[in-house]
Amino acid sequence: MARAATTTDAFNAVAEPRRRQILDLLAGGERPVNDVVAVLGMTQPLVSKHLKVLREVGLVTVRDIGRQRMYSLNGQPLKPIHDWVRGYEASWSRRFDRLDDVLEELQELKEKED
Amino acid sequence: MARAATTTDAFNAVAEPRRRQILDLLAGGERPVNDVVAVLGMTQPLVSKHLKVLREVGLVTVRDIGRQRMYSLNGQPLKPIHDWVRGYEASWSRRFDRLDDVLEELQELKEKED
DNA sequence: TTGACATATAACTATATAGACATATAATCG
DNA sequence: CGATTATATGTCTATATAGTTATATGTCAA
Repeated sequence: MARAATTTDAFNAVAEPRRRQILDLLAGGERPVNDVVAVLGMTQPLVSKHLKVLREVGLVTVRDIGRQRMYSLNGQPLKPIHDWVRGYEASWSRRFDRLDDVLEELQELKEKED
Repeated sequence: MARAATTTDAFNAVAEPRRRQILDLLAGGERPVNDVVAVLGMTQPLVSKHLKVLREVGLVTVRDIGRQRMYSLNGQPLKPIHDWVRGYEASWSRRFDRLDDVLEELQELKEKED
C-alpha cells in the first residue's frame, strides 16, 4: 500500500508546505490563480494542481469572475487537526504541565531549606 | 519530485492515521512495542516501522528495559502544527467571527423592535 | 548452550505523488 | 473571427511510501 492520497483529508493535504503557503495567502482574502503564482513564485500549473487538491478536501472554494477564478479560504476542514493536536498541548506547554509545576515547587522548597 | 518524506516533519509524520493512533495510545503512558501491537491490532513490523518514523521526527523516545523497548510520547514537535492551525480558528469558530457577532447583534435588535 | 521472547530490518508490491513542460479549454476584446 | 489572457489538464520522471512475509538481532531463562 502506498501513502494515502493527498486528497484524503486535511491532514494529508496540509502536509505539503506549498499548500500551506497558498492557504496562508488566501487567508488575506480571495485571490485569482495568477495572483498566487506571482506572490508565491510557483509555476501556474503547479498552483492549479495544488488548488485542486485543496478544493477536493474543501479547504478552498472557487468563484468565477469572467476568465478569472477567484479562490477563497475555507478553514473548516482544519478543525479536526486543531482538535486532535490541541490534546497534546500539555506536552510542550509548561502552563499545562502539572508535573512541571510540582517539580518547580519542590525545587523552590529545596532552595529555601539551604 | 515525489511527496516529501514522512520523516520530514511532524506535519508529514502525523498525516498517517495509524501514527496518530500510536501517539494517542502513548499519550496514556509509556508502552512496549507489543502493547501497541496488541491494542491497535497492527502487525508487529508495521508498528516498528511507524515508531521509527515517529522517532525520526522526535515525537517518541525509547528506553530499553531488558528485551523490551519502552516508547513514550514527546509532543513538542506538534507545536508548529498547533501554531499554524490555530491561526485559522476564526474560520470555523463562531466565537472568533466578528461578522457573525455583528449579524447576531443586529438580529437581536430586530427582534426587540417587533 | 538452547530455546523462547521482543523487536528491528530486508525484500517486495502497488501506488501516489511534486514538479516541469506542453497543450487544451474558455472567456474577453478588437 | 482571430488574438490574447487566465486557467486547467495531460504526460513524463523520480521517488517515497504502507503493508506483508521472512528473517536477523538481541536478551533473558533454565
